[in-house]
Amino acid sequence: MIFSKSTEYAIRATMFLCLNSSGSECFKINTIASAIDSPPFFTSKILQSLVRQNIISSTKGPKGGFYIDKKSKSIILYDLIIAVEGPDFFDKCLLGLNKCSEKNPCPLHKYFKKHKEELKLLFKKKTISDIMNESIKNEIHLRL
Amino acid sequence: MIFSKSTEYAIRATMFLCLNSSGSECFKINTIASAIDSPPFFTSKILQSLVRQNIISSTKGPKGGFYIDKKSKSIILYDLIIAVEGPDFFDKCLLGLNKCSEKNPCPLHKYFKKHKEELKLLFKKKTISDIMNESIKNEIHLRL
DNA sequence: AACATAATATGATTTTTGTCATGTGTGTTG
DNA sequence: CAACACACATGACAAAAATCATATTATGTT
Repeated sequence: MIFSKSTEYAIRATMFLCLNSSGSECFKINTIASAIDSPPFFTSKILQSLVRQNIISSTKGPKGGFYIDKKSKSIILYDLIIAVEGPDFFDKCLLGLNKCSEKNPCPLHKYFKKHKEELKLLFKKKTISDIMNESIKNEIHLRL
Repeated sequence: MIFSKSTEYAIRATMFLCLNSSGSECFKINTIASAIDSPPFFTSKILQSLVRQNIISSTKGPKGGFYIDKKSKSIILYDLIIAVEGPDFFDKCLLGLNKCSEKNPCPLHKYFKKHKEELKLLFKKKTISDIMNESIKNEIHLRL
């Protein structure tokens, strides 16, 4: 529910990088993909998009791969999600109505409004590294 | 976000029936589809599945169509959603991990847990007719 | 019997997900 | 420096799933 496969892989891969890349070591796509149990070529395409959007980084050649620098570790989940799903992801109507709004609400609008705001807040409050730090280090599951 | 097109159409169509079918009058699929602005053939396929699951009813022949009887108007949103999306819809992991659980949590598990329960509660609390009754009658939007 | 409409099956289209081949830059090695 | 290997970058392609459309069948009404 909620997220597409693309977003799931994007978050899990970014978390993996945040956990493991201390300094500027690189991780090649096969390492990442097997660590998070995702299809490698598809995952690499998603990560390349994140690189273009300056969320993670990459270098070519031997010893190359993907990495995340210290600054980007403090990216909030919200921005990562938006980077994959598009800017209006969190503003869509539950029932798929284009013009659903306060003035023109769908029947579920008033019930869902609060929850939507809280969800937005949840994803805006936490950075990737927050989540990694608050998790129990040797028990972080990114696969299975 | 959250729901598939199928579920969006299912909810909107059921709401339409709940609003308009007083007694046992039928509405043919074209009437319903244009009332909620959905592709008629696709919508009919979804409604047929709801009929098989005893959520709405239908009759064939002239003067036939889909309708909802008084009893089914009090179906809760949760059951309607489950009928389309499948029984484990509300229990899926945010990051797509199959074995994500209290004992084996993904990094987002503890943060999302509360919100997921609240969402479940929201959809379990309200029946379709509740929502229709609590809405402002002449301002219920099921299209656009 | 004729007709209208849901039910069903099937097919087309679009989106999402996943794979492959080739190009391009980078570092290593002789 | 040149050749090579390595790994990302890119775009074409393929498979699967979701979405949408059509045709045929079955059934109830008149």
